Amino acid sequence: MKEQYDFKKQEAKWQKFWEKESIFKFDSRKSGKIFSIDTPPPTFSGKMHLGHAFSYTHEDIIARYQRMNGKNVFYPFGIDNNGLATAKLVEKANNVRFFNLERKDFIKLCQSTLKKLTPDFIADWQKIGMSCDFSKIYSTISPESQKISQEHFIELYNQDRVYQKNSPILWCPECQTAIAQAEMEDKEMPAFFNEIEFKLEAGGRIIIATTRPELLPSCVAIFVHPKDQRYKDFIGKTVIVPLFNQKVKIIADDKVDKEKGTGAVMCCTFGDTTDIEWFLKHKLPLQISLGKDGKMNKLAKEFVGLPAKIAQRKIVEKLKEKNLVKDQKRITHAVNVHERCGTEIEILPTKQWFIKYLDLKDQFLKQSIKLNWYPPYMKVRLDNWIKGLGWDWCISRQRYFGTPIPVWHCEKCGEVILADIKELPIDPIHSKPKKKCKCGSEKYIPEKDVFDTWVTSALTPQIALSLIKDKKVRDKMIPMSLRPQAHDIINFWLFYTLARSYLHLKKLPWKDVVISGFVLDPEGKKMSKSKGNIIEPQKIIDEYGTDAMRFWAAQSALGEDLRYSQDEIKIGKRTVIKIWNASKFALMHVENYSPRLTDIKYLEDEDKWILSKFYEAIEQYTNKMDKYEYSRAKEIIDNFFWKNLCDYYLEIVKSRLYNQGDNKTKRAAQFTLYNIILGSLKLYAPIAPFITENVYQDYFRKKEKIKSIHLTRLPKLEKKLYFKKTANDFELVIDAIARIRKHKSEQHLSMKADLKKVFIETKNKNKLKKYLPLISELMFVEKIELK
RNA sequence: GGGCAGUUAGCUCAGUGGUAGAGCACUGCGUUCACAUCGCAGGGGUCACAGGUUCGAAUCCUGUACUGCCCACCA
Repeated sequence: MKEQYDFKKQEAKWQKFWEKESIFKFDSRKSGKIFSIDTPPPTFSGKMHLGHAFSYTHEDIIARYQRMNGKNVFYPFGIDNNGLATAKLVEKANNVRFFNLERKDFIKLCQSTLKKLTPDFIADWQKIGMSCDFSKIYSTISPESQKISQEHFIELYNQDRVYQKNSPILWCPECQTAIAQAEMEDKEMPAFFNEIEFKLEAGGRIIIATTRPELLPSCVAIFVHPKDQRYKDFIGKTVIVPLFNQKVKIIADDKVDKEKGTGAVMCCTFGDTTDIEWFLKHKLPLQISLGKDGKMNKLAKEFVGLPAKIAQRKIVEKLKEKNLVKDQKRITHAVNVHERCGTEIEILPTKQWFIKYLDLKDQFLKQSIKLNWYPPYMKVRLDNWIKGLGWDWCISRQRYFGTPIPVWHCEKCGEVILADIKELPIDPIHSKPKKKCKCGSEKYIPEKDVFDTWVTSALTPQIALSLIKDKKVRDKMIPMSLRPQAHDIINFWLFYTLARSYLHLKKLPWKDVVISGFVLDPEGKKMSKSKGNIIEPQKIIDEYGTDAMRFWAAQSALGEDLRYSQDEIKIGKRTVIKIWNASKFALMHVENYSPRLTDIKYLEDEDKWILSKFYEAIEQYTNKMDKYEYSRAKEIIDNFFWKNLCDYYLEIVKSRLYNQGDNKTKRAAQFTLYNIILGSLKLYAPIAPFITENVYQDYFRKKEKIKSIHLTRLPKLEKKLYFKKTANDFELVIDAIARIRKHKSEQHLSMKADLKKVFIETKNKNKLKKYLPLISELMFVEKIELK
């Protein structure tokens, strides 16, 4: 073995080796129970970030552990590239907007851009040492995935779970599409809180407060609180909206906050979700002044065609001219923005497709109970979300790039014509229905909308399993064993997958769910581009290596957030080097040794001690790993390896190893070292796959005959290598060594300084006595007296 | 406003009823013989606060404060 470990060279080498030798290829005929993982397909929207490196390391540790524990691991890899995020990346990369291109040209552009960028994107995931089967990768935009998505849509349609409805929907003017409830987020924005005077028809005035004066043309009512003394006499009266002159009523509703603004508020269809509520409850007219492109329409009269923000400024100017603005306060308030682009959400009535599921809330909650949650408290987040659901699932998006909704509409009677299952996947724009409409018409209008990305990614269990050709095997694999993911998308991906699995199969999609936390910056803040505190995993890997990065990631338990700290990465790197050095030393002494079980009978007590310590470590490690507590498992192997093995055993056993010739006690030491080093490497292998593979290949492979350490089995609990009593007694030696070390340290002596005489206090003089020669030799003490 | 989690050494975190732990950082000592990308040793904490249960509480209960996250509100 070479002197220094070159992680850059070796990590690249072993990654290639795994690919070339198909080490992680799934074969359903292999032995062992299947452990299947519903790998999160990363959204194709840019580079891998540190949070990815963190959580994908967690699931990979689990996958590698399960594999070495004898399971036949199905660990696919996919890319989520069918949605808005990908389309936006394509727009940015090519400096275009989708609506300026022909639909088919934009789709072509997406496909060519994907082709160009995908290899580098996947390389990032391979670089962090993921043990997926990269020979078969699914993409959520592939024809196969589209087919699955469309099939399942048709299934739901036939179950009467799909409907189309004209309704107020959350709309992003930037992306020009409907979005789902879950895609909104809060953002603090500065605004003016304007107090505007409205004249009553019968004389008098009322002052309302608003941040959205540009919506005056859509004002359909004024609301006040029923118990507000100030406005008691106004209820039921008619006011005239300034500038636009429509007449609206003053209505009482207890949802009005008396304390806010002037206590009087205008209702516009639609400014926010409360407006929708009032619109429905009080049967108000629908007045839309804002277009899908975020510009004012002709209802805004002279302000037509202006973007909302500019219209707002001009309208306020005009109101000021007429002396109708009574006050204007600068405030910051939280507004709903689209999480993908940060644009303020508008509410527009449009025709959209929905999946009906609000009636199934209780069923979903029951499914949530059946799942095994790691950590358990994450369940509450899903439950809260389910309980709070207020809308059916809006699945349509007004975009070009995505899975088309496979239907046509009859031009004559409006009936929906479903595509034939055998024809899928189809794009209705480019094909025709096979049959006439029931009404006899042959004229149809193709559906132009596409599915939202989550509609398809909620089917990842089905898509992932479609990579397996044998249907019998596939069917047996539902529910899958594990869904790993981060907590930010419990409301989306986890919920939607659970919901769809229930809708289609009445089954859980998986048995276990493990939830990773987030990576925070060194100050404990969320990382974001705007804050400029992004730390790139690629740089860390370049400087310290993947194993070091994985050691860092592995220290955090499931669900726990972890602050990034360079020091912690350095500790990981040190562990890699320590593994290298300790192995190098040990293997130097077992070069010509092949393990023979008969050597057990020559074991010395220190051998029995370390073997027993290792036996206990395996037991505890396995126990933790089985519960997905990899950070605890890491502590156990770290502790064993650094303290017991490197600090004590290797020091104690040195003199026996340096002994020339093939004597029995040396062979026993070699037997011990061989097993302990190989065993430790195996326990470290899920966490640090590269260094362990490297040492294994350099030395153990020719003796163990298995192609990769990652295909070997974890060390077994061998009762005949567990010597509990001897190990307990030997702790006295460890204690004595520590005491002498302390004594020398206090006397400012070298550990190798000779001592004439040392006193050791012990409760077990008799037991310690027989070890005195060993301690004397090891600690350079001529005489030890026990007290 | 509702919910979830957390608060232990300077930092990151273990520790769920029995005399406070680890790693990092810090200090001192020590290098031919696996490793200075090192070894050995040391200093350092009224376990957020206040009550309660108990022979005994970091640990169980109640309340408070603070931090983070999710949800709701956001005219």
